[in-house]
Amino acid sequence: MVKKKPHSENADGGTLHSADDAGKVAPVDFIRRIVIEDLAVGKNDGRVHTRWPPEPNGYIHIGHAKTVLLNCWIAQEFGGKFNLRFDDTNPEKESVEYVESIIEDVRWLGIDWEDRLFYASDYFEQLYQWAEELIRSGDAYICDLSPEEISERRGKAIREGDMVITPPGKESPHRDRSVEENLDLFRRMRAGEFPDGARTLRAKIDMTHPNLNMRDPVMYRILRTTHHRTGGEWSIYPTYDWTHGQSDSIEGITHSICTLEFENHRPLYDWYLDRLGIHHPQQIELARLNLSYTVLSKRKLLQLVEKGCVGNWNDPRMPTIAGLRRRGYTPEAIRDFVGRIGVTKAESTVDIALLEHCLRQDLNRSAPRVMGVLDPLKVVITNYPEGRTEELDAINNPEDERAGTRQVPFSDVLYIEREDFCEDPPKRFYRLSPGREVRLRYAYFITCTDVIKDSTGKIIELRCTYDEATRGGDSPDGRKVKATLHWVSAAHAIDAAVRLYDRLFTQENPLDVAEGGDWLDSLNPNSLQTLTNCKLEPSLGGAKPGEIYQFERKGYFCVDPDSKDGQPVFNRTVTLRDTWAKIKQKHEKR
RNA sequence: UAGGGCGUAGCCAAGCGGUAAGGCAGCGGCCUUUGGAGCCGUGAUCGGAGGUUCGAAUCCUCCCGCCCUAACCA
Repeated sequence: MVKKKPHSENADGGTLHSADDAGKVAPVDFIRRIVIEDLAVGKNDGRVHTRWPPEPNGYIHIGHAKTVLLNCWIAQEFGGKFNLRFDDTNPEKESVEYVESIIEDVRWLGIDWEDRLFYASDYFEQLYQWAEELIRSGDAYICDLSPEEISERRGKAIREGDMVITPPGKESPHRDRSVEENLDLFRRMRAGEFPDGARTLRAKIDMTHPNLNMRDPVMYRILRTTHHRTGGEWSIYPTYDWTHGQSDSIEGITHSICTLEFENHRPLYDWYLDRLGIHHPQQIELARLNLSYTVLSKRKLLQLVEKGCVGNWNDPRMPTIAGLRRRGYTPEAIRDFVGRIGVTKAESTVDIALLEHCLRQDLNRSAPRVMGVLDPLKVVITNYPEGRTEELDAINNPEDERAGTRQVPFSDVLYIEREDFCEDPPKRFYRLSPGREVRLRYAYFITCTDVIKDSTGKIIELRCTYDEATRGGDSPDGRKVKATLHWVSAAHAIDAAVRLYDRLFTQENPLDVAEGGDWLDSLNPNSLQTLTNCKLEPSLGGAKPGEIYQFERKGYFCVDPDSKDGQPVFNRTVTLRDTWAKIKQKHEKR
């Protein structure tokens, strides 16, 4: 029996529901439904034990976040356990760098595996013993065929005109070796007597099976490579199929959740466990996450890194957890996102706008507000006493009273955003323009009196007057202004570099390429724009890497680790919703 | 082609025979010392065709489309 009863039958319809953090009632997905039903019939003695099995062959991305979190949450919700296990059976592609990054990223997502961090390589000896067992029972044999020959005989697809034919498989000529010979050869494979690829251990199943995975799959290959954990101990390595189910079994996993592409492997997963007669977890497959305007495949992400399209795995444009973190994404936002996208078997591509929505929602309530001018335009307040400075009160976070207030210095020379001024304003532009009055946030109403240009006609300075009576930003006479601008006092400003990031691809589905094209063709050439002359309010002087601020009216910005003392570098995490940009865009299209 | 899956609004996704939840995006409006946030309003007959039924997105049949596998990768 389960102590807690987080899921219950709905009184009116029999629909299963679960309560989330906010106490709202959320429908239960098909996986949780299976778990609930298993619990109801007393399967696994009422235990729920999940695991997440990454291969350490790259950095994990937001798609992985979906499956780790799902596994972790299911364990939590049903009072079960969750393991983190590295599926490290291919030493050629794996490394400790990847192991370490994955551990860091999974932990950052807020996942706790307690003391259950495992490696498939922990089970190599047991796996080997089980392999000998299958040899003895006549269920496995040593095959001397080359990869090409094996593929050929397994029933490689053949093209006949427009038709693709999958012929039945042909048995290996080595299929009927004696147990003794098989055992001898297998031991010599282990001892390193044969060159890489010379032989394999294969399961003896059925070469005519309609599921190609059941046509005598390879269990072991000779690979005399150093493994990041077992070093030179092994000359043979088990394949994924031979490793995965048994690793689950050893750990007492009850529900082995994986992505759809492994659905075809399930019969084999079951076959091995049944032959061995050991604890048999249930494999359940769900659709992997796809996100618009990006790619979620370690292989593709590796290419972006290797070809120099991005700085590294943790480039803020990457959908990797490390990249998102550096960009300024929070674990909360990612968890919220994962909780919203659902769990199904339907192939889907989630709009990246939903991820950004989750981010904004989290940052809106947590990020302190500051003022920063990205593209400064000098403003001189002609009627403000030269050399005078006053401190004005500013609210740190209107969404959170506890965040308090701070003081911002004001003086006669300021910077405002260049795009907040327009000499000849179009219809719905209601920021500053000649003769017009606007509010400087938390400061005064100002009116533009003069526009000063250089010899090329470029505006280099504005002259304005201020209304002393509007200190703090309200006019005693009740007159209104249509716009409020952010600003920074020139004498007090600190200089900063700001990196403006945009989506990495211009195409909604980068993998949808035209004939003769390449998926890299839709890389966004403007995915990174660096500004070096930004002016920030002085309170940002001590900002530390990783901190996230809202630059009022501009967006959220995260301090990059590249920052040096007195030379902060900010990454734009995401812009604020910008209705003016939409209006402008519509006008320009006309 | 074989085998395995999937198909509910632009994008996710509830629904499990009783007459289409919710979120994101979009659009319109209210409010506003961030054109931010917030608030209100706004869209579908369920891939198609038949059938069963008083009644079907939900059951049956056929058809169509998309995805996966055809690695000594995972």
